[in-house]
Amino acid sequence: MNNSDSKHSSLPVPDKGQSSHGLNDFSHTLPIRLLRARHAAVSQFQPIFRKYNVTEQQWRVLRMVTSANAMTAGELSQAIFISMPSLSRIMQSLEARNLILRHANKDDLRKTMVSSTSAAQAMVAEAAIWSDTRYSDIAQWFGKERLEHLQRLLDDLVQTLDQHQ
Amino acid sequence: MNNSDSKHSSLPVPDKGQSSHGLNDFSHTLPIRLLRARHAAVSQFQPIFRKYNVTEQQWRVLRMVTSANAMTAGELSQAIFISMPSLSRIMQSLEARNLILRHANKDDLRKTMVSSTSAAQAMVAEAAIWSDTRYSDIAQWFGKERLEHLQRLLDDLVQTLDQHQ
DNA sequence: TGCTAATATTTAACATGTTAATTAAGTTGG
DNA sequence: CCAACTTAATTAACATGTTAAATATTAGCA
Repeated sequence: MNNSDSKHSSLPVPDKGQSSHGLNDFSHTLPIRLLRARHAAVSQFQPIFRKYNVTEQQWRVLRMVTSANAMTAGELSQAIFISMPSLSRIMQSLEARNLILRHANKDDLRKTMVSSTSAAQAMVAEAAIWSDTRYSDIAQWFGKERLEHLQRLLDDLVQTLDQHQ
Repeated sequence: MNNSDSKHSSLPVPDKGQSSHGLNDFSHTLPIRLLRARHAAVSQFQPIFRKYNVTEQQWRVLRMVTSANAMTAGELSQAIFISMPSLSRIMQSLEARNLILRHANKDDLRKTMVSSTSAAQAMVAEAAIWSDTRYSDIAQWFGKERLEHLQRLLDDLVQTLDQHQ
């Protein structure tokens, strides 16, 4: 293998009996930090989800489909990072509520074109004002440059990890 | 595919270039970026989950419980950011596999003390080597300072958003 | 003491995440 | 032309996320 000095210097040797209730190092791993941050960010928009009785994922679908002309289910899946099986169920729900439409692509019958109804467009147009304001608030609270830096680091991390996958 | 802009005229959008944060490109919002990053990070440890036939969440429970002496279910829930209802189900599963033990706290019968079995301790001890190596790899690939900076920004973001909640 | 509120955990119901299998349609090479 | 492969989407099965309700226990207080 490789060097034996690759341990984290800030990580104390597991010593049972001390951290009876204090948060151990494991509660601050990168995945958990990312999870916490995402939770905090999403919760900022909770009023929208409540007001329109949609889940965060449904809102992602509606906002994306509304902001685009028309896209395939696969494109939508990649854009908003929802797997095809999940998206399939979500689209069923939204179609039943008359918020989206699905129809086959004439050039390739395997593909499903997804579009938003006027009801969804009205909903998103109204909520987007509130949403954009929240984004501006976050940028102001956290600092515009810091937020941009954070987002750049996140994108770079994804790229780095994908390269070594 | 065309790249024509299809924005809503009803949105308060003065003109192009106002989305200096990139926040209005909906497939690159902060929540989606955080989701992507978390997915990429977690997938680095997928071999562990496969090898020991546990989910990521089960692994979080096992690693946390093993690194601590004994903690209540509530403390565990907060430490690894899994809600009590989810944790309750996960603990049932892990208890059935003889990986954790649950018993009532003598001083407060409402509380459940969670501890790891020797089987879980052996499993985690073995896997932790691999896991620590992966963390070191990530730090090396991405840069130790940048990774620390990213984690600091994530924590600060959570603190900022929580303050304005 | 006894009533009420608060706390810790579980359960229920439904939506989503994840992996694998399935279905349908397009593509390729013989 | 067609069998084998590939792609796009759905379905299935099970685990988790989320909210609300239920249970059990403890704490507070008149």
